[in-house]
Amino acid sequence: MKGQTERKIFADFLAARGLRDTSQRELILDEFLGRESHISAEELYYVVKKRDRTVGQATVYRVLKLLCDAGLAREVDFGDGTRRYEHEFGHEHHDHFICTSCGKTMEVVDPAIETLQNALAEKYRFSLANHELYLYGTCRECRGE
Amino acid sequence: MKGQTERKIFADFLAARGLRDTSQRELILDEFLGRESHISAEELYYVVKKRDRTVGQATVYRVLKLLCDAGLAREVDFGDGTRRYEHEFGHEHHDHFICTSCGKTMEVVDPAIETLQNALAEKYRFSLANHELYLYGTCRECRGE
DNA sequence: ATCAAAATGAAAATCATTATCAAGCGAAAG
DNA sequence: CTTTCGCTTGATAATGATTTTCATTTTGAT
Repeated sequence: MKGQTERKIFADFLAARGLRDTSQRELILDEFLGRESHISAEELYYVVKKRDRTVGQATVYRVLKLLCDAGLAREVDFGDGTRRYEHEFGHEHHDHFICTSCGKTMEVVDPAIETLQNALAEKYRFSLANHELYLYGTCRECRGE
Repeated sequence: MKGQTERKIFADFLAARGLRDTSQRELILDEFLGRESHISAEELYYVVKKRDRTVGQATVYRVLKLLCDAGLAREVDFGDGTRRYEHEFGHEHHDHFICTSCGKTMEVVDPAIETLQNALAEKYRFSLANHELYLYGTCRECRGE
């Protein structure tokens, strides 16, 4: 079954912290895993509510925070005022292209850039934990190529 | 006098759009130019109010938007829920280190990274307008080195 | 001077997110 | 069993930054 490893990780994470593995938490994790790309708390709230309309949105926010702590989700911010979440486990680190014309995002990665970032951090005696690179512009389709 | 070029740019920008060059707009621009580093709308509002306590904060928000459109200011977002603004005109593009321990930020730039970003964009047929790179970690001081 | 358009300040509204709180529930202890 | 205690929850209020509204003022061109 899909997402089995992630479910195990989450269960272990909860157990290690003395937290409970509730139906709401499993449902929210399940819906989060069930969709690719980036989802906002509100969007996730709506799809979760389709399966259980009693779930409150505060719980969705709370669980998203837990998923981030558990290393299963990662926060991204495309500057539109809403935080989005993407899968973290089993996904290589990547950066984002954001098309300012159609809003589409594309995941990209360049190992050489990553290497240079580490070198840059070292030069400034800065201990690098993580980074965010957002590349804004227009995609090929929007330019009509 | 300092900031003369910027004032001219702003005046021209306003004229080109048929907007008026008001005392509030000049005052806010002046205070914005008068401080280095990153300032939030609220911080700017307070220093502006010291010189003219009748200015409202809505006006500060409005003028900051104009300054961005005029190419004099640039929005930065360190992920703490507050947008900040930095000087754009006459300042090289740069990226940011953000110390997650003390909150300090450091401006850095690496031409090699910029070059690679452009190559990456080209590879994906993406027309790059601008980018934001945030490097999170801990600074030397916070690590007690 | 006149008049329409633009600008302003105060206050209300919005939007995403967080905090509060009373009620629910589950596991372990008695 | 059943009591207890703490973790969870949903509803709701609160928050904080930003935006909008709106009545009023200012401006610049006629």
